[in-house]
Amino acid sequence: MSGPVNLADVARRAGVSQATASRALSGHPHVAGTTRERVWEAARALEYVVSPDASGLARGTTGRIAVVVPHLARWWFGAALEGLSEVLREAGRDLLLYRLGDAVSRQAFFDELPTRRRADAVVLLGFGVDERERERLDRIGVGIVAAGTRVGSHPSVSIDEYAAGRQAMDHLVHLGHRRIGMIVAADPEVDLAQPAGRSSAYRAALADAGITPDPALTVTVSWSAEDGARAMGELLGSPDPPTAVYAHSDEIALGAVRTLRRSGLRVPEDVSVIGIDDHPLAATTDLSTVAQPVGEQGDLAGRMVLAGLAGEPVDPVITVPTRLVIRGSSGRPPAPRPANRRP
Amino acid sequence: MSGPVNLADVARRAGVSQATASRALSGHPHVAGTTRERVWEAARALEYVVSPDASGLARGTTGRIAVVVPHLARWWFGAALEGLSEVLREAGRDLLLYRLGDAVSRQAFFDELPTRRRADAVVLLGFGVDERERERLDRIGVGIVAAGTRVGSHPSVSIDEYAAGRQAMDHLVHLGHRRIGMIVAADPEVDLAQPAGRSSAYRAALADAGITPDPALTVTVSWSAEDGARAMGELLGSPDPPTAVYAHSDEIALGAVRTLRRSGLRVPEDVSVIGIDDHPLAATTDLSTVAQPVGEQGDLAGRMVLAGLAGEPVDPVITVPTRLVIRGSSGRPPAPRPANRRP
DNA sequence: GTGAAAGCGCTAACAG
DNA sequence: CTGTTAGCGCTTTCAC
Repeated sequence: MSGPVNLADVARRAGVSQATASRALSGHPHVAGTTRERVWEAARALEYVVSPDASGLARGTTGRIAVVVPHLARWWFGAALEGLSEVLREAGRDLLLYRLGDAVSRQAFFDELPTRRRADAVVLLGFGVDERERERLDRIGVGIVAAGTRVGSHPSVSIDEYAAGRQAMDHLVHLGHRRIGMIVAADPEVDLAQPAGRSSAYRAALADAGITPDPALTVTVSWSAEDGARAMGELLGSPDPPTAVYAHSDEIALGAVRTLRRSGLRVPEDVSVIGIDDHPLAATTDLSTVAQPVGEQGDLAGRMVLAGLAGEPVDPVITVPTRLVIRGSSGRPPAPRPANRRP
Repeated sequence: MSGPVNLADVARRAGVSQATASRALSGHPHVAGTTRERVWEAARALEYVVSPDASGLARGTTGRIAVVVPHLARWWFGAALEGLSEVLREAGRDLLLYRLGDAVSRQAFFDELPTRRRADAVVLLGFGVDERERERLDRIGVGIVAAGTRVGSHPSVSIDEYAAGRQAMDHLVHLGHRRIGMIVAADPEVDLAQPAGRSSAYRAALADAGITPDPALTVTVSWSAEDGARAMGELLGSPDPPTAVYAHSDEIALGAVRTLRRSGLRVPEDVSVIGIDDHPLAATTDLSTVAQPVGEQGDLAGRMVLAGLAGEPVDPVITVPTRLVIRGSSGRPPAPRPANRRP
């Protein structure tokens, strides 16, 4: 019975004051070894567990980290969250998850900020913010770390989007492709400027290869495989379809592959496809891609907040490496078609 | 200056006592309309935000719901979490995420329970627990709801695993398959008894069709696509390989498809494959499957905790429907091979 | 309707 | 080293 047992109960049982009990349990320096022992024993016997709220109230911290994500069902987010949650758990911090899917919930969240009262710091996971939101973030008084995106001048971990894009594009170019399509992924109200690097890599790679970009070969859709399929349809419908396609994500690339197959085209014999991410199913479906360490980004973001909270210096910008993974979806372009004249 | 603004500040500015300010803001009945107005105005002007911790401490609740998951990177969990987080957000509850990946973290979590002090209720998402853990859960004093699994006699939402399995198996049987393999998914330290229904559906379907099960056609692996590929390899290595394979998940099914293709076998002409889930990439890869409403399970679980917290009656067991989705990976079995004798 | 006062459970000076 | 005394910021009887 009795309900939750409090510090007072422990103190009483150990025959010390509540203050001493508190000190003993939170491992303070100036406590006699034997006292400490007695207190711990009482706590154990009573199955005592501190109230983080009360403790936090008194101490002025919450012990919680807020994590903001725009999605949860997409692989990248789950994987990043997995890395992040692991370090936070080990550090004994609780993770408060905020999934802000639409403009309304974002508004509400950023307006109600002074998150101060809910968490000691916030991690933005693949969450691009606009001017207004950034300004709001800047003055909430708690540490901010971004992973997968840059957010103002706050510390962040991410890949080099441009470099990743170049790895993919250069691969296609080196294989000999000259007509290369790009499927841009963009989430209307979530990715503010996110894939800029991936897109500029496309243009730069083309320029470096002396290829004139054909606007008809770039199509922008949202991040789903379905949209990737649709985009490929458009590309195929253009007057002079590409022999290779560079997609901003593996999911999109897989959608593209499906459309190609349905259209009776072979991958990579007729059309090459490459994505970005190294989604687990990319290996399964033999998709060439540019791998990025996702869980590690979450992990690093976690370490950064912790460091910040501990008053340690924090690297302002960490860039994790990406790596070209050549699988079966990319190959040389088909022999040039016999052109439109009869022999 | 100033730092966080408190209720006291609001009260002062509105010219009322803190008690009245509190009542006005939390929408209590006995407050004069004009007073209420004045308080709200002050609060707005000061951008006041309550401290959930202080408020909770005083009121005896936390305003938080703990959500426990064994994984985050696998689609099912992200999707379920998405549904759950949405209702909780709308209800103004914070979501505390606990990702318990291994035995150690589980131990720690369940031992430290009296979650009482961290959350008002806990939702187990696809998280099977063992005896010891269940016993622990039963006496922590907060509401418990399970989604995707049953946990003791706590309220739960899930599909009918057996029925789902039968939909998949019956489909294969009806197509004429007699040698059907099964790839069982099991997570050593996470799925305690979870896929029992999916496995028994296999045996029952076979029995109903008068087919003698061949132990060589059942192989158990973990939930990854890679393992599905490996499992399919084993199946192919058996003396008399199956003409159809029933996998416990789409990810596993996709792994199996890959092995088949690499072995030069066509799907579904040579071997049919069916999974469970209706993973977004199942549609993309034209995989037949049994669809389950995942986000909805999270959503319902959320509503159940909220109802419980509100003291409303809660359905003890909700079963959401599954649906056979026939795509291109399943078809009739190949014509019987010419048998091992020469004409 | 509103204010005063007593905590919620814990921590942090400040004295001993 | 340990106990006493104040709160942390808010809610809630209990009177007026």
